Amino acid sequence: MAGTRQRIMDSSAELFRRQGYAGTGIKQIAAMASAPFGSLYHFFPGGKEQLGQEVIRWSGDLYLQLFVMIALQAPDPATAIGDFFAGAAETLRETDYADACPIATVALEVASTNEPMREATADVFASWIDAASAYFAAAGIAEDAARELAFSILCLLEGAFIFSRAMRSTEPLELAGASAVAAVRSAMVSLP
Amino acid sequence: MAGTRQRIMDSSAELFRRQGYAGTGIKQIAAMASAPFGSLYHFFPGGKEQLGQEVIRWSGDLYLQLFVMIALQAPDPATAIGDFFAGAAETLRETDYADACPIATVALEVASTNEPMREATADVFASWIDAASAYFAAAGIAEDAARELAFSILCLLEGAFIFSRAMRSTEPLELAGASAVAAVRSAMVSLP
DNA sequence: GTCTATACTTTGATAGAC
DNA sequence: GTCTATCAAAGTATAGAC
Repeated sequence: MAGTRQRIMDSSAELFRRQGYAGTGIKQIAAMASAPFGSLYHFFPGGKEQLGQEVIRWSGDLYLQLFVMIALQAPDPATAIGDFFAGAAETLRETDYADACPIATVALEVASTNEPMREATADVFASWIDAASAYFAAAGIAEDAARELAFSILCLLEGAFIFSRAMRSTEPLELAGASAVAAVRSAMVSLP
Repeated sequence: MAGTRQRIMDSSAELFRRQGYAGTGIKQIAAMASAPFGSLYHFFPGGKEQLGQEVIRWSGDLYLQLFVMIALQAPDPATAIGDFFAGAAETLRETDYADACPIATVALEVASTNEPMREATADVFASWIDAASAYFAAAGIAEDAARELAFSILCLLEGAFIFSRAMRSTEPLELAGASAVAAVRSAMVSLP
């Protein structure tokens, strides 16, 4: 059995990613989690804001682990990035263009309206950038170039998510993915 | 004098871009526009949804015009893209990281929850892609390559907006901008 | 066209019985 | 820990006087 607290986290993560923070009610979360309404405040005394922060940080870690798993299975960074974009496109298609980045929707909403939530999204993003930078650096790319490459690829991914979800097409994700792979290759060729 | 209807549009555009669609109340809009609450339903009988659609389409057109103006003043596409990213970074800093893309926040929120609104955001994005593709094609880039370049650059921009707003730093926008300029240059060198 | 008052619903949150 | 009842506030929307 899953545990009420974890079911609340799961449902919150799914709803926040699809509808955003303001667009998701805690009653809707409790209903989807098949949790009594009171349990939500039992496990998250800080209410919606505490729940939101925990969900963002937890979803962010999970998404990072997904990248790590794909990276471990790929023979080289360019392949890893290509696989990640391809997997993201497949997920998007399978979920009727609902499940893209678990953080982005909330991040844009709260950036100017809710400082604790904004910090949670910023911490997650920083962890992604650091992990990707370290990954590219481990492949032999100089630190500065690795960080710029990490930002570029994550920007391509996040931007493509916006266009693909809005236009209900995987074309943006595919073109941005091709561009990301090219960027990795270009950064790799100039190695000793 | 500005006209009540236009003041409502202006305020809506600003609030939607900063707080999103679900996070913005029509009472808040009326208050910021110094418009009586009833006037909102006088000018927009379809309520929040009609207002939202009109604002998205209008803001999208305005943002496209901003790009056109910068492109007309630049000597070449690479410079135009560099100037656009630099201007976006400046605006972001000046507005305390509030004003980035006028569409993206709403686009992610409504993509899976509100079909008429989703279509409005998709139409705007399609118009941007078409305009940017035509711009690069006019510079001599082949049609397919021009479209891929347009998507890549707009993805870099939108993704950088997310990171810059969340992290309260212009670094993402600057690094993504450098990457965008490099992509344009790379597409231009292989011309006859 | 402007503005106020109000109806109705949903929201986040709390209290308390079990 | 579970679950229900309830609150005060905020949400969208409507009616109608002026």
